[in-house]
Amino acid sequence: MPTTIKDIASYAGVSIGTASKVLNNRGNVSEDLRFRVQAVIEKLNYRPSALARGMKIKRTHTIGLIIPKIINTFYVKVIELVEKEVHNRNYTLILGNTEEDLEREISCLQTFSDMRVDGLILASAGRTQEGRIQQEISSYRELNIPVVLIVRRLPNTDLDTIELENREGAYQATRYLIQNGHRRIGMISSSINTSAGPERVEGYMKALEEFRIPYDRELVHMGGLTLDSGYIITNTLLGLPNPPSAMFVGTNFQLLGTLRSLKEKHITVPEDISLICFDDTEWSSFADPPLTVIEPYSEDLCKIAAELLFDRIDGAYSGEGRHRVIPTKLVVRESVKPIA
Amino acid sequence: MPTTIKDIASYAGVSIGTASKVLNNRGNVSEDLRFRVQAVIEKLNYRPSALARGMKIKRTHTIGLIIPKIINTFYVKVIELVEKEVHNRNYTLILGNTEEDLEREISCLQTFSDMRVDGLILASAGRTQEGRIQQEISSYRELNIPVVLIVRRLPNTDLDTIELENREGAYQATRYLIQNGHRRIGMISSSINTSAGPERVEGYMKALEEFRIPYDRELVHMGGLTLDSGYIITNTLLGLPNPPSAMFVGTNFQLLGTLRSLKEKHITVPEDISLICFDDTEWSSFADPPLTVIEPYSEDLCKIAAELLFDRIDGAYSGEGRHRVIPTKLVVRESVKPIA
DNA sequence: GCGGTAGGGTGAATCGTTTCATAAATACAT
DNA sequence: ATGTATTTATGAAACGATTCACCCTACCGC
Repeated sequence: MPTTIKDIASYAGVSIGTASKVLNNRGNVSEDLRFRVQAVIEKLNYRPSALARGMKIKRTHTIGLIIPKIINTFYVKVIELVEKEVHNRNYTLILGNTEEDLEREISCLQTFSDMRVDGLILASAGRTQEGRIQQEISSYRELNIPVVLIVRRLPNTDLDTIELENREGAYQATRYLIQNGHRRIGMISSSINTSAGPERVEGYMKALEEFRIPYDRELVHMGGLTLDSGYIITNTLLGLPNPPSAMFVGTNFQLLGTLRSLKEKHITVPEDISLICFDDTEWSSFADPPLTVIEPYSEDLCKIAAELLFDRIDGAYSGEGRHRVIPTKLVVRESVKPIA
Repeated sequence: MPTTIKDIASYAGVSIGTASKVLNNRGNVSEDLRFRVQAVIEKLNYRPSALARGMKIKRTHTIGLIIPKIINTFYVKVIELVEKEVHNRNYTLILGNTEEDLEREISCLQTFSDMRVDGLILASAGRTQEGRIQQEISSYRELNIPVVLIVRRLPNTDLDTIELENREGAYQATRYLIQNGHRRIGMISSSINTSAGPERVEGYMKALEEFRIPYDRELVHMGGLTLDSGYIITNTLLGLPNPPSAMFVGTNFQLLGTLRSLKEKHITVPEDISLICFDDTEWSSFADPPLTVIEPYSEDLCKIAAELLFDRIDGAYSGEGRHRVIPTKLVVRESVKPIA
């Protein structure tokens, strides 16, 4: 049986209340006793139960983080950075990976609120129309647990939200391709169920319009954040009677699918087709060829997410939902080639 | 205030005990009451507090996972796979990333036991000589929380342990390089503080001996699991008066450092130097050139880890520490070139 | 009609903390 | 000495669940 505070108390010959006081360094307790109790605590290697404490003080010092797809390097970075922020503040991270599955997302949401996390950072996988996510989120409001949304918006809520500059990023990418002479530009975006997907398409279209290039809907596809998804969409794009000369791919795992498809068909980048990807990863520079990308400032994203969240946890802010947008930047490497 | 079982009871006009019975589908409750209480539960959108329940039944349905460096794709896979196993069994994963920092590892260990996780999967970052990890682990024994070690051993413990076939893998890699004519083979291994580092060096040396190639200690280095570490070590290897014609790199993030170093010096793979890496990742195939690697069977690793752990949690096994070894396989791609 | 049994329900104890009202002891001023 | 603060320590209540001993009511067979 684990050592409890009762053991400490009886072993040190004091009341439970006193033991608790020295544990938490609070209240008036004589040097003498404090010392004695402290000694017993160390001797018995006692550590208070987080469950019992959490139940009583209604704080668990835990933060939930839910992401849609861990294999995506973007989210790995998010995990790393968020964990760092959380850890720095002496909280513990609880991770949920939903594999873009709505049921899993809901189950995570429930479990985390059952566990009484002190805050939640949510990168929802989408399918937000159905309102089931919103419904779960409402328990968080009831429980007074702050929620910060990252990367994805959630309609019909008033939550703190941090998004990437999707429209602008896609615009930059597309414009860069156009300026390099490309007219038929394939696009693989993330699922229509999320806010990011349509926004990026908007940026894409804005660039087209600016250069008076007609929009061909056959060139634009949305898919899951998977290698397979990228692979399949690339195949169909290449199968078009008039295939694109350049592609803008939404996430790096879709990009791997694209690369696989190209490789199979012995289509080389950038000679035969130009490529640009949203998302950066350490591997991009060492790919063949080094990839030109739109890089989001993930550190800022996570740092701000943590700030907004802990502001609310600490009671420093309690107003309506705040909204931040994280810029992106074009990193030119070698996967785009000018054409006539 | 959150809804409690007391609310349910009073609202449904039954005792708390009865409410609890229908919550847990246990005991004798008339259809009538069960229905009534169920209705109230749904109406009030009630969910029992995991804290209170955990405290009482001494089960939290949580599993802790501690890894040394999340940015390493190998561990990303581990997280993904372990989370899957854990989720399938209706448990929740609690993640700790230690960035190879002993203090952080200890702090995770403590927090997780404070939280009364039902089990722990630990990929320790090493520095195990000091015995501080072992000391923390001993609280787990006292609390009766099973622990499974993965990838790293922990001396002076009797824990279930799952390791990679480090020696054999390194041997395969080295032999392959030798068979391709290489005689001076640089090696970047993981830290000496872990079991994996020395084992891989052993495999390396075994191959050398077999082919009667003298061992040059200048060629063998151990470092952290970081890009920088790989970069620095590669620089010194290349600075040798008689630099290696091939390199065997321990992890894929170190490999990125190696690639950066080579790129800076305009040394091309495999023409100028051959490369082989322990660890596989989806990116390896699309690197320039596609990388020949030693691939560990990560899925098996995680599945077995979960099995061993849950065996103990479910009480199906309670004997002494079991020991499993996960095989590796050589995947030949294009980063190794035969030389005269 | 009586004892036994089974089903259905209750209330209190308990898990391991924190907190708060209160009591005891000490200090200080008058 | 007396009375008033102040410090120090205690005990019990509370957090939100589960569990268990027990009670009540039918029902059954004899």
